[in-house]
Amino acid sequence: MAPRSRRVTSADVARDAGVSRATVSFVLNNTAHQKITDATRQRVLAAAAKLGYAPSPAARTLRYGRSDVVLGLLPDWPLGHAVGNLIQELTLAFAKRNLTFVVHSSVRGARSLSDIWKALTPAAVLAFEPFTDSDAAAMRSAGIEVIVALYDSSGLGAEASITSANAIGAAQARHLAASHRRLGYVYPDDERVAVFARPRLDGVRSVCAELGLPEPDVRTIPLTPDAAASTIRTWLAADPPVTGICAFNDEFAMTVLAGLRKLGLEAPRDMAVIGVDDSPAAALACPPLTTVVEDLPAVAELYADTVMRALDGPEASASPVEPRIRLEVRESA
Amino acid sequence: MAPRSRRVTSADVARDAGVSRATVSFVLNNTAHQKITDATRQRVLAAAAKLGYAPSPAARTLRYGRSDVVLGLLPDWPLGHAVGNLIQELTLAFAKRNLTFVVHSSVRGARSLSDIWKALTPAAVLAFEPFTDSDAAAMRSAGIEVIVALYDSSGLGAEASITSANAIGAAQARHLAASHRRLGYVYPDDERVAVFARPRLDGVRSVCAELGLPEPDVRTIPLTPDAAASTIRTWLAADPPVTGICAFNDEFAMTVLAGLRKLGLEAPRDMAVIGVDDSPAAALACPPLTTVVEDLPAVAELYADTVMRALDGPEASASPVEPRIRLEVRESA
DNA sequence: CTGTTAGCGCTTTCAC
DNA sequence: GTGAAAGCGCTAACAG
Repeated sequence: MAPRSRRVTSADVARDAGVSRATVSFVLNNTAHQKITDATRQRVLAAAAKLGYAPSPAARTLRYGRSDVVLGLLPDWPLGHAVGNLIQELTLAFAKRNLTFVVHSSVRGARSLSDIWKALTPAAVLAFEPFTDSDAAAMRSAGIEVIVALYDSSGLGAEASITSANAIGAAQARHLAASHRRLGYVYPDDERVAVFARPRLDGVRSVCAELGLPEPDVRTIPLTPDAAASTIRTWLAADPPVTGICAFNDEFAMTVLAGLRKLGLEAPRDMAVIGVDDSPAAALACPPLTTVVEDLPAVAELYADTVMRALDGPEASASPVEPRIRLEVRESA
Repeated sequence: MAPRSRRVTSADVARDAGVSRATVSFVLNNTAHQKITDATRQRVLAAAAKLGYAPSPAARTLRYGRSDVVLGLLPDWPLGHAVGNLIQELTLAFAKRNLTFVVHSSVRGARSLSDIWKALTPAAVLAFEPFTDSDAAAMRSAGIEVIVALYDSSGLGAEASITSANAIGAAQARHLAASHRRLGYVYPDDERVAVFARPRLDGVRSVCAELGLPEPDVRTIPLTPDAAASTIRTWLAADPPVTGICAFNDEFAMTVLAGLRKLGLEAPRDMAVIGVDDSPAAALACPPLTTVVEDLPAVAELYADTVMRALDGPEASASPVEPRIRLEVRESA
């Protein structure tokens, strides 16, 4: 048996099943025009299976002018559990809507955005960072219908800001404000996550203002216990002392915890700490970390709906639900 | 300005620049046939920019019969830092080879494999789990040239097993064997990660055999301190006691650490623990966790090379380097 | 260098 | 239900 190099096409199936190519197309796409006998349908399916027929996405896309791929563009920052879970939820949410969600990580040094158009024809692009104007324009003319920037930081090139990331910071602050007069904020030392960090900090700020508390004392630290320890000393030496700490995420919160241990201090007795994400490590920290957790499935549904609305027009489901935020209260705060 | 709905095609560019379509194609693809004046080249590029031309990947793929997309198929298990980093390294490694790496998470309930062919025409698929025979056959006939199963667990449908995952377990065991006579293994309670867990455990087993130590005492536990505590009690009550623990990854190692704290015990005094992955939390654990770290960039290079070899034939670079494994020794072991 | 032409595989008319 | 034919946008091959 010499290997057959040619692709199995829908015409082959039609020939084998003894039907027209149109019929094959109808069967394979479950066209509403249900004028097809069950017998022919079976014949077509059998032929397709026998020949090992697989449709050509490229041809399909070329014909339709649009694929059913949604491209998620991941920024350059480290991918932890939070993004991982979000990706899975987005995959699920888009699958429900008959869209295939794939992710590309825009690592520095990797292909530029424009190179990606050469490879993929997504129906929509879902990005975690705003695009530059020229990128956005390029996508538009590439026939990509929607561009959704999840976390609008500056309005720059962003189509829609559909997350209230500052609700996270607000939840942290509100919880701490019950027993602490002066709050501190651990800001990440990685500028790449500023799209997340800034709104979270803003949330803390506005709650402080609302409750008549002084401005939060913001410190940028790396993920090292030593750096945390020296910041903790500064905080506790202030007057009044800073004793309620909101961290950008669980990792930075755990850094503070490690800093406290280093100084022989203890949470929440000497200082209360609260993280974000409820990563697996949070429950195992010492002491177990109180943390803010987003309703990722709901967030994913919201994003998917936004994309659908952009693709199909406003007739898509309204789903105006604001994803809820929950506090997982453990021992650290 | 009425919005122009039609796509800008290469023919438009040719018309605007006053050149033939072939010339446009040559310019845009930097064809080796360098018979093109710099003047015409500039004219073409200017026209393309002016019109906002973007090539159609679908048409390109249809023409060539193959795209330059490599699809990474992520299994269903939780995505942590380890996978996240690997994805980024793979993106980089494939980009260097002019391939676009995208990832699809095969969440349960999401689209089936066969649905993905409807959306994407990858040149290659890189999976973390073996395919079923029928899936593999389907991919072949869909024109996808390579199917690489990273972690071959059963030989089922796997083309190549290019990782020595058991080297990880071996490194753990060797380190502990220096000061512990009896080793234990924390096996994950999630069967989905068995592709990783089994070879790691095998590595521990073979080192024990090699050094004349008794078989490791394997326990499957969930990620809760209580479960860890009761297992720890059993281990310490054994005769001889089990005092050197290899964990499947950092999270399970941290669970053991939490269990020890719960019992008022301490690592490494009462029991030594060693993890895998060097996740950010490992350095912040209490005590800081000793862990095994893989050389992810090298692993990614290896995978990318494997794919290239499958795509281009054996003329691709040999790169027989086995990625090195390193021990990050902290305090827990 | 230019112009033309064919064809990748699919869907969708438009007759029959 | 069938068959033929057009066209999505791109590339490559061929005569000029």
